[in-house]
Amino acid sequence: MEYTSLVDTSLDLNSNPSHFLSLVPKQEAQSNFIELGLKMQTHVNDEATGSLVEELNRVSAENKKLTEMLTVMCENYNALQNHLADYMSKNPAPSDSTTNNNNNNNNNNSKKRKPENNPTNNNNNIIERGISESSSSDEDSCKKPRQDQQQQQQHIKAKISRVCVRTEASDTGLLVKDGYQWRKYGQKVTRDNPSPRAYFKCSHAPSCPVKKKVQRSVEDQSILVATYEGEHNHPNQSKHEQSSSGLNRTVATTTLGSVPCSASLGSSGPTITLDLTKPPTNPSDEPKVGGNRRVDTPEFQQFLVDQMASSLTKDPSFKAALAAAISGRIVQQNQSQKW
DNA sequence: CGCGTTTGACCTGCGC
DNA sequence: GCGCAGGTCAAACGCG
Repeated sequence: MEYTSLVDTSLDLNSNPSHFLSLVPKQEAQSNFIELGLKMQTHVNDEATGSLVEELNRVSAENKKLTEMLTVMCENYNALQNHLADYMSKNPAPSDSTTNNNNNNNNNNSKKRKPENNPTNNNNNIIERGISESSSSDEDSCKKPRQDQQQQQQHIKAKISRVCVRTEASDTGLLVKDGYQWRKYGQKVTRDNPSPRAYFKCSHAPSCPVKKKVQRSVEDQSILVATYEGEHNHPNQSKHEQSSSGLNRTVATTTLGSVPCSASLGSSGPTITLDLTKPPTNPSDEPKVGGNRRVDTPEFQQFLVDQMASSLTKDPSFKAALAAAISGRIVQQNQSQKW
């Protein structure tokens, strides 16, 4: 199956405001256009037009690069899938103990730990390579060679995401506020990291299967790495506390321009890092809010749009993470078509 | 008294 | 089979 034909790979990540303005209420958009029109009348000259065209060309080139990246990725995926199909046809599924163990997971396996009585997990047969991963932690990936084999068979696995949060160095707690209510049920010192790892369960809903592991980064003790397993089966109850999680779309989309933020693609999937210790970058660029700032003005919204677009398009790691996420969607789409 | 955290013990999977 | 390491349990404890 040719995925490039299925997905419009044109990401259209340019900062053309009209795209974003179409998302805001019509009245605001209209007022923006009026203001833009006034600005155009008063400020338009050849120089400005030239710079705009230049910017447009730059963004278009960037867009083209991303499209090519995605196309190459799709081709590689198709090639890999063909290889896998060939391999599977030549080597039928072996009936060794490993396979049997995995196949018996849903039956009465005497050795395996009984799975958490969790019907929702069975519904989470989502394969989002690059976004989801096995339940093993990242440090496990390098010392468990069988993981690749297992990964292919772990269709019934909780969705996993990782969030890195930079905290004050003096902050010794393992608390990552994400708007949900967590109950700590364990703490363990792991071999690869002198910092203890804390285990949390979502305590908002008794049936919520989500777990969270929080541990300080080995490289940078000021970075908390939170690993989320599973998906909440209830709405986020406390919007006000959403201050640090990358899972929080509201925060992520409204503060990208001011909170230092990056996305990276590690061995265990995309990771979002938020730096909560630093003040907004380039604060002089920010329109004033509160006493001096007006958040509801079209200028501010325009600023936000531009800032978000530039933040996203400038960050190569974000592109990589985005490409991984899209490829994950493609895989997921393929799986759903096959089943 | 109820709820959340702490922490040592226990369970389980995996490599040797 | 044994030992190690990660994950979980549950009693003890603290706090409001």
